[in-house]
Amino acid sequence: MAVDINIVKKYLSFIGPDLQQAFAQDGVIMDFDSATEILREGQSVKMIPLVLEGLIKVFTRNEDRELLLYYIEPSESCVMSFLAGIKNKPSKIFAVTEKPTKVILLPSHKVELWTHEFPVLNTLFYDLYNARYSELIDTLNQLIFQKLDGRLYDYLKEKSRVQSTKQLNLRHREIAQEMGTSREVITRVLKKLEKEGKIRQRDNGIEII
Amino acid sequence: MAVDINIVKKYLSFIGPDLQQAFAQDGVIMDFDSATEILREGQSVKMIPLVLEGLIKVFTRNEDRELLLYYIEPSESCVMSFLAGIKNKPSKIFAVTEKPTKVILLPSHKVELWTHEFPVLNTLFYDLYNARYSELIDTLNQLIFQKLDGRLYDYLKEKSRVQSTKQLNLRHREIAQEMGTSREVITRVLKKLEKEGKIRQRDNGIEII
DNA sequence: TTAATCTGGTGACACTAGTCACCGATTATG
DNA sequence: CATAATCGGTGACTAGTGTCACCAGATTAA
Repeated sequence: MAVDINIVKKYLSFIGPDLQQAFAQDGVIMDFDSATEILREGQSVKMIPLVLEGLIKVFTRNEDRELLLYYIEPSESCVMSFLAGIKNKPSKIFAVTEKPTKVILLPSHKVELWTHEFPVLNTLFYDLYNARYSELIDTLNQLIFQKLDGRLYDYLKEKSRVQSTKQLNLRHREIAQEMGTSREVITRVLKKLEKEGKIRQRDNGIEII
Repeated sequence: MAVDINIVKKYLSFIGPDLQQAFAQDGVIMDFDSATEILREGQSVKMIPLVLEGLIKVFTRNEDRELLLYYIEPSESCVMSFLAGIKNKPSKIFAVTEKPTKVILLPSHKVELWTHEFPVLNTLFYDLYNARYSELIDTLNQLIFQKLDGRLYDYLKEKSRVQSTKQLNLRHREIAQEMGTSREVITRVLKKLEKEGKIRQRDNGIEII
C-alpha cells in the first residue's frame, strides 16, 4: 500500500471508503515547498494531482508578462493544466505552489477506470472542471469590463481570502507581475485605493480594510 | 425510439454502435434557425446538447457590452454553459446559433450512466472540456497581451474559418458588438488593417487576404 | 563602512482606445 | 417620391495605462 489510508481518510472523507482504499493503493503523496513549479514533472508521468493541503496558483505567461488565473485550494485538482500538458501543446499555463503544499498524485489511467466504478469521482471532476471554467470566465469579464483599480482591489481581496489574512505581505513589483502590468502603475493605483479608504499601506505590506 | 438511428450514425460515426443505439433511444433532435438563443430552454429540462450541424457562438455580456468567447462546431457540446446554467448561477454566458443548427439533446442523468458504460463518451466530454478551456485561455491571453488591431485580425480570421469563406458579410457595428468595443474604433482599425494589406473592404463586407 | 541593491514614489510623456459630434452616401420605408 | 434610418468615415478630445527617468530611504552584501 503506497499511501497511509488514514491520510486519505483525513483529507478526503467525502469520497467514500472504497475510493479511499483505491487512492491509498495507487496514489502517491508529495509535499512541495512554497514557490515550487508543479507542472514540469507531470509531463512524462501521467499523474493527476489532488491538493490536500496548501495552495497552488495558476497563471499564464507571455514573454515576461504574467497573468494570475486562479488558485487551487485543498480537495481541488489542477486537472486542466496537467491534462493539457500531457496532450501535447505548450500549454501556456503554469502552476506554482504559493504555500507548502501536500498533494496526492493519482495515475491517470486508474482515474479513468475509477470514474466508471465510482460515480462520486466523476462528480468531483465534473465539479472541478466547472469551477475552473467559471473562474476563468470571471477573470475574463473582469479583464474586459473593469478598470485597473477595480481589478486590483478584487485581486487583493482574493489574495486575502486564500491567504486567510488581511495583512498581505506583497511587493508592488509582485502584484504588477501577477496582474500583467508594471510596478509604477500598481504604486499609483494602490495610492488611489488608499485615498479611497479601501486599503492601508504599511512597511511590511498592505492591509485590507 | 425517439431518434432515427441513421441520423445518429451519420453524424456520430465515431462513438460506436452501442452508444449510437443509446443516443437514438433517449436523445431528442432539435433544429434551430440562425440567431436563436440556445440557453433558455435547458434550465428546466436537464439536457446536454451535442451539435450535429451548424454553428453556435458563445459569449459573455455586461450591460450592453458583449465579448465573443468561442464557437461550438459540429460534434462538439456546450456542456459548460448548460451545466452552469442548470446548477444555479446566473451563468453570465450566452449561446446563440450563428447558422441553422441541428443538435441532439441527451438527458443528463443518462449521460452520467453512459459515461460509466462507455469510456468513449468520457473521453469525448473530457476532450470537449479541454477544448473549451483552451479556447478561453487563448481568448484571455489575446485580451491582455494583444492590441486591438491584432485581436481584430484574429477575430476576422477565426470568423472566416468557422464560416468557411474569406468574404465576410459583417457590419462594423456587429464586429464592435462581438469584440466589446465601439463602432468608430472598429472602423479605424479596419482602415489600418486595410492599409497593411491584411484585408480589403468591399461594399458587401470584408475580404481576408 | 561603503557600495550595491531593493523598494516605493513621482513627474513627464506617449499611446491606445473610448466618446462625442457631425457628415455624406446608401438603403429602406412610408 | 420624399423622408427616415443605416452605414462608414473622420476630427477632436479624454481617460486610462504603459514607459522612461530619476530620486530617496531602507536593506543587504562586500
